Order: sequence, then C-alpha cells, then structure tokens
Amino acid sequence: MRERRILVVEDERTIADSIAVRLRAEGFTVGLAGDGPSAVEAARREPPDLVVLDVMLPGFDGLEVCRRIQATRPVPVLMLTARDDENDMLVGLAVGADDYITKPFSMRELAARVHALLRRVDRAQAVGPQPIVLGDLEINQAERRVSRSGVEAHLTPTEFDLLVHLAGRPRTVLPRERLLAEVWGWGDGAGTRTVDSHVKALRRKLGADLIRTVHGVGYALEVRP
Amino acid sequence: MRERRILVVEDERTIADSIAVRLRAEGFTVGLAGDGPSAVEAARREPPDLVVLDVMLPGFDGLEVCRRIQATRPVPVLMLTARDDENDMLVGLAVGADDYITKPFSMRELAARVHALLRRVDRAQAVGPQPIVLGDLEINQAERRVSRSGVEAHLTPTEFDLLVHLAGRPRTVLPRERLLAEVWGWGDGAGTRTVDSHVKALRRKLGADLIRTVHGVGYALEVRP
DNA sequence: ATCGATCTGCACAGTTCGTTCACATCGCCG
DNA sequence: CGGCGATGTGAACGAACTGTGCAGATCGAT
Repeated sequence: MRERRILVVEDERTIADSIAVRLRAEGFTVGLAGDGPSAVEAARREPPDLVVLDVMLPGFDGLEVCRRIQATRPVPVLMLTARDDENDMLVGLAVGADDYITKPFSMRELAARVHALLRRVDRAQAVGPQPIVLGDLEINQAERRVSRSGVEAHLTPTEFDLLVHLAGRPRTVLPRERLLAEVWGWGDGAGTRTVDSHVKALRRKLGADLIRTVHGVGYALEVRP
Repeated sequence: MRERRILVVEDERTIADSIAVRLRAEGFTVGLAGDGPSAVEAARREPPDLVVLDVMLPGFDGLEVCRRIQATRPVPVLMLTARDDENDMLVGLAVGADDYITKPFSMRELAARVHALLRRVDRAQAVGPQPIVLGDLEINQAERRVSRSGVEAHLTPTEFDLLVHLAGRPRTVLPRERLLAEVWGWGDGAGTRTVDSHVKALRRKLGADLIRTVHGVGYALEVRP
C-alpha cells in the first residue's frame, strides 16, 4: 500500500505533537497545522488521505476548515470535540466530518478511529482488490477464491465474474441486460438464458438463498449474517 | 448528468433574485417561493434536488418548512441564518438541514456550498440510493423492496412501478389515463379496469388506507405518520 | 488431434403475473 | 329514495417469466 498522509489541525501544541508522534509510529506521514488558514493551505498544497481536525481553532473555526477542505476534494475528516459538546458533534457531522472523538481521548483510541476511517473509505472506493466480505460470503478477488460460511467453492471464470458484479452492488437488483453488458460485454443479448444458467450454477455451489430473483427484472445478491 | 432543480425559499425579493440569477448561471433550474406554504407546495409539485431555505419566513417559519419538505422525501437543505444566531443554526441542523450559511454571504460562497452539498449527496447515493420514505411507507427502488411500518410486502413488477409513480407525487390525485400512460405506456386505455385491479392489490398488501380514491378522477397516495 | 472443462442456447415444465369479466357496492345527483 | 355510472371484489384465463436438465459448441492444454 502506498504511503498515507494525514493532516493534523490542532492549535494546542502538546496535543498536536502527541498525535503526530503516535500516527508516525503507525506508519503515517503527518502534517501539522495550528490554525484554520494554514490548514486549508496545507491541505491544498499536499492533499492528505485523512484530516484530524479540532473544532476549536484560532482564525476561523474547525467547521469552516472542514468545509473548505472538502470543497476542493472529498477527504475523510475525524473531528476532535470538547467533552459533551453535542452541538459541535452534530454540526461537524452535518458539514462533512465522517467521525468524531471527544476530548480527552487516548492516543490508542485515536489511532483506532483513524484506521477504521481509512478502512471505510477504502472499501467505499473499492480501489484495491482486497477481499470482499458480505455477511457470510467472502470473495478474494486477487486469488479468485470464494467461500461461504468458511466453505470454499470452486467457481468457473464466468461464474466468478458474475458473482463479483453482483457483489459490487449488494442487495441491488441488477437487470439481465445490465449483467450481460457488464460481465459478458454484449450490447444486446435479448432472448438469451445465459445469465439464468450461471445464476443457477452459483446457487448450486453457494446456496440457493444467496441470489434473489426479482420477477421481470433481474437478480440481486442477498447479504445474510 | 440530468438537470438539477433547486428550490429557493426566501421572502426578501432582492436576495431571492440574486440567488436565482447566480444558480441559474451555474446551470441549475431554480424555483422560487416567498413564504412557507408556497414552499411546501412547490416542493411537492416539483421535487427539487436541493433546497436553499431562509429560516426567517412569513407564514410559518423555516424550520417548519424544512420538516414538512423532508417529511415526504429526503432532500438536502442549505439554511440561510442570521449572523451569530447559533440557535437557528443548531435547531436547523437538528430538523434535517445539511449545511448552513450566515448572512451576509457572497453568491460565490453560496454556489460553492450548493455544489459541495450536491457532491456529498451524490457520494452518499453512490453507495446506495436512498429509499423513498413517505410516513410509515418505505420504498427502496434499487432493491425493489417495499415495507410499511417495517413490515415488508412482496409486490409484483407492475404493482411496484405503480406505487413508485404514486409516491412520486404524494397526496396528488393521478387520473387513470395518466397512470396508464406513465406506468403502462398505453396511449388510450379507456374502458379498462387494469389500474383498479393493481390498486386493489396494493391496498391488500400495504393497507387499505394507503391509497385514496377520488371518485370520477383517479387515485392518490396518502402519507400518514 | 484428443480430451476435459466450460459456455451457451434450447426445450420443457412449473410458477408467477396481467388482464379482463361478472357481479356486488358505493357515491353522486336529482 | 331511486337510478345510474363508477368502483370494489374475486375468479379465471392466457401470457410471460423463470427453473432445470441437457446437448452441442467452444476453448485451452496436452
């Protein structure tokens, strides 16, 4: 994985340093900013993968920073709020923060939140072929392996591709034509039962309840814990 | 991308016009409302993609407007608040606003916020299109699932499409001919009882009080909390 | 070229769905 | 209150859709 850059926006030097030390120990590259304007400037100069942001800041406040940073490019934001200040939290989440943590907090907790946030974003962006986990279904794209409830199933190439496409939009009903277009690359496969055949194969190998058929439309992958 | 509709609710004519001009220049379709009731009416008639809402309004206040508009369909709301009135801002966010901006503000700033909000919403929808929520009725188009008061009902394709059309204009009476045209694509279905049959099926599956019949005209979907 | 695995499309069967019909009710209006 | 047209109701028929098994075609490896 490529290097991760985190921008820490915090005016209290002690806290800022503690955070920086801990995050560097976790393998991140850390940038620091002590006020609003320099935070925005830093974010623009070197776009971070995540921002740790104190709501109480000199210059203009953290919410404003959050908005301005998000204005140029969507980036996950972890907000630091005063204890019990539910207002800050509410407003923060409203203007685009993705998570928050109340002072005082432990560095261990902060690091955990940071990792969790990055993981969430990674999954959302589906950048790398990291294993997809949907309930009891596990799909390892890199190894082209699939298992359900820990039991591995042998899938043919087409079956695997079809499953991955269904898993890409879990629970969503995908019309046959769309599957034919995306998996098979057919512009028009009207009147073909090919999709059905492969769905049947998937059901036989992974369980009949995995794929829901929506009459007159198509199929959807169910997610069951 | 499809055309974006923005509803501006603002009683001061000068400000409203300035906003409209700017947003139109940005490529949006802009609707205007000068008071609470007409705002709610306008939102129902032509559901906007975003609402710019002044908290100070004649009729009933902006918060009430916000609640009523959101009651039918979740839509991002950008609130205009008086300077330093933190109460307005907090309450606004509590009732469903997604961002706020304090007067006075520049049109450039407003446009930036609008774009940022729409981007955020898009990102959220990329993960999963939000279900339509109308009172105790919930319609998930992507999954083609419908539930009322948390109880899921199995709908046939036609029933689902009909319901979605009715839900698109809640409380509005839709004539049979129009439903036949939009759902069935029939130019002329005079003398047919098809609509009635499917309405009956919907009532049986989702409750008799969901759809109101207007004698001699057609049907309307009711919204009850 | 041969073999095995896989893919595709078809025929058949079972199921679901849509439409219409006949009849019962309802609502409007004089 | 009585009649007429509109609507609710249940059943039934045919049409459309999907599940299933299978055979031929295709592809890649030996």
